[in-house]
Amino acid sequence: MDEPSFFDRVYQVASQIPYGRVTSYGAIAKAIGAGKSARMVGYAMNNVNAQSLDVPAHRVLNRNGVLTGKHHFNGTNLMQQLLESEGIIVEENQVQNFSKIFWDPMIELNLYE
DNA sequence: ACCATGACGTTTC
DNA sequence: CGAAACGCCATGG
Repeated sequence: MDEPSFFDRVYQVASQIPYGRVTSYGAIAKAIGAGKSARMVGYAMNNVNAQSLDVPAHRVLNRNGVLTGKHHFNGTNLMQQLLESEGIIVEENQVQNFSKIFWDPMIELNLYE
C-alpha cells in the first residue's frame, strides 16, 4: 500500500454515511475536492471490496440512485439486500425515495468552509 | 511516457 | 424525452 490520498478521502467520507442513508459518487467526489473524478470514487469502492475495508460501499450509488455497482459485490443482489435491511426500498436496482434518504457529505460534514 | 479501462456525470443529438 | 458521445482523471499494463 502506498499513500492513497485520493482513495483515503473517499473512505473517510463514505465511512461516515449514516445508517439508512445513501449518497452518490459525484457527491463524494465533490466533498473530497475531486469534483469531476466521480469515476475514481467508484474505483476506490472497488478497492474497498477487494480489501474488505469498513466502508459501506453499498450505500454509495450513482446520481440516478441506481445500484450501478451491484454486480461488483457478490455478483447477485447482495447490495440490494443490504440496503433493504436498512429500511431502504430498492426496486429494479433503483432506490426509492432517493431524494429523501440522500445524504449529502457537503452539507452533513459542513465542507462549505 | 503512452494506451486502455472504469461502481460517473453532463452535454448534445 | 431517450440514447449516444464526450469529458474527467486515477490506476495498471
